[in-house]
Amino acid sequence: MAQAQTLSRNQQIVLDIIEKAKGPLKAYSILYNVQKKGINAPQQIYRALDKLIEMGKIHKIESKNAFVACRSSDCEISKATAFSICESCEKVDEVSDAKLSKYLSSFNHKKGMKFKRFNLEFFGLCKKCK
Amino acid sequence: MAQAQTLSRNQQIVLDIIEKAKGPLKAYSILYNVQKKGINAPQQIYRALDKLIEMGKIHKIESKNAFVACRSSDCEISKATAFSICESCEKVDEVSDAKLSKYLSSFNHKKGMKFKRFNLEFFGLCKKCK
DNA sequence: ATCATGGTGTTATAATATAACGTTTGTTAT
DNA sequence: ATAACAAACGTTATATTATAACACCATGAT
Ligand SMILES: [Zn+2]
Ligand SMILES: [Zn+2]
Ligand SMILES: [Zn+2]
Ligand SMILES: [Zn+2]
Repeated sequence: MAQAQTLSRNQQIVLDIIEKAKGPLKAYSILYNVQKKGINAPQQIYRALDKLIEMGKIHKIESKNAFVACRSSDCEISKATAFSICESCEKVDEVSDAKLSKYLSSFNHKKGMKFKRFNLEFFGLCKKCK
Repeated sequence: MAQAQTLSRNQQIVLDIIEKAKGPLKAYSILYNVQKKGINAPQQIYRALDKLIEMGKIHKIESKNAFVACRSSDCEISKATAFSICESCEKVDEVSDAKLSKYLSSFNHKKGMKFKRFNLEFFGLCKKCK
């Protein structure tokens, strides 16, 4: 629930370019790519990115400071995300595995912490590169 | 195999301060804390951090751009790391759970990717904060 | 109409990280 | 011991990533 579903102009522009991309995009690379559309400042990009993440439309790949479109449906509003990252060609795929997601969602720390969210990044070589 | 086990002066200084810290430290905060010891430039910190990570003495918390000392033995040379992160007080704990580690280490992507390494970050409220 | 909310545009600046260069130190091989 | 090599060092400069702050505008609710 809760997401307005209707994107603002800037949000739509940023989402479009991330969705069209073959791999993760960095904030400033997005910026350079949308300057023709009248977006001139980092703030405009970061604001759109923040909202898109909130909505679950995109995810941040933390180890790369880069952003990908969500291709899954299991990661409800970015509460449970997993990615595979090729260390050679930089390819990133969203790992969508119900068992894994369930396993991690129900994992609880011995120390008594109850988790709301997790992010998992796998590193290795993709099919092509190995 | 392979790690020299013997730390250089700068590496030792940086490791000491990270080990003494109660929580994750940022690179520049480390820098400010060691200027009295004659370390003046970010490069010196980042070089030490890189080596310490390679050796498995510390880990980077990617979502916070901060560094913690390794408190575990299961994460052999940082190939398999997991952390719990409190979103309120910023407390970070290394999650050391043999089952979890085994499960993830043997996880393979359907797409044919074989993983070498993973990093997992859980978010929630710690015992104190919940 | 006034208020609150959320989005926009802009300027400036903070925070994080790396490049490049030459020097020094420690280890290994002859 | 000394030459050769690798690793660590110190330094200056710069690149990259991200946020602060402020004024403006549109929408919808009271
Ligand atoms: Zn997703
Ligand atoms: Zn690849
Ligand atoms: Zn560890
Ligand atoms: Zn807490």
